[in-house]
Amino acid sequence: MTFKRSCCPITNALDILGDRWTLLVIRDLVLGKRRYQEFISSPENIASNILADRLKQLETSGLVAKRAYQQSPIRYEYVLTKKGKGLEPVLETLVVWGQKHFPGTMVFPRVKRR
Amino acid sequence: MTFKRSCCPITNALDILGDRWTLLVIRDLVLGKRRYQEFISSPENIASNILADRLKQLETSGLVAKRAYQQSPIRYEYVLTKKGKGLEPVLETLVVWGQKHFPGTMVFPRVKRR
DNA sequence: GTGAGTAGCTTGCATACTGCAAGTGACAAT
DNA sequence: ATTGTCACTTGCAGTATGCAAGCTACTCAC
Repeated sequence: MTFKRSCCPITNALDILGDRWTLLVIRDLVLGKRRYQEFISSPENIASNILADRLKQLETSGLVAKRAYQQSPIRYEYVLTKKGKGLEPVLETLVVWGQKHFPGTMVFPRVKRR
Repeated sequence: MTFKRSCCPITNALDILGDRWTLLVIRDLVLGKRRYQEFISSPENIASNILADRLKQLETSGLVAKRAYQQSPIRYEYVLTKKGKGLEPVLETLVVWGQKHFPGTMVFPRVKRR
């Protein structure tokens, strides 16, 4: 196997996750969000072109799967794959660190479905 | 407290760590590296201006402390603060995820000192 | 059937960030 | 006097970000 920057697992993870938005989209997915408008309405106010770009990248890296939830007009939703769900422990340790060092931060409640 | 993007701990963490290089510098620090040339010689080939910028940012966010290790000519080295060391579990979970999903990746050995 | 609304994007464009290459200043060693 | 080392700094072209607006394909109310 040949790697883009190095054979370090952290480096390869950062080539997918290393920006200010990708992990927030994954956070939303972990919280139960699935649709474009749900991501858009998160408090960080992601721009729609950036969201579209990140969803596309997450799909091609196999962290997220896109599927139609209705036909006519066709509408899509996004869900985490196993690989994507595997990032939950990373988010959890990040939350622990963040809550310790940024007083006043809090976690969002999970979105309820069905 | 008022936050830049939101009161989410992940968001606030990403405002410091959310790019392709910062966590690699922290990885190097965790591995025991301290000097400019040591960071420069990591296999990812960080550009020197980016390294200088990231070290400055890490210092102002209180993750890294800069100190002179000699006078005449004055030379500096960098070490993790407690806040910076607190990121070790995050790196560890990232390594676990990375090794699982990028076959062939490996962790670097710690630098020996003294 | 016209108008308004909704969902999931796409496009244009100015500004900000990234990264390569080269240069700088203060020394130490030969 | 020359070469080398270390810790940066600078110039500049290319890439990414983010705001605003637009687009497509519907549904629903009137």
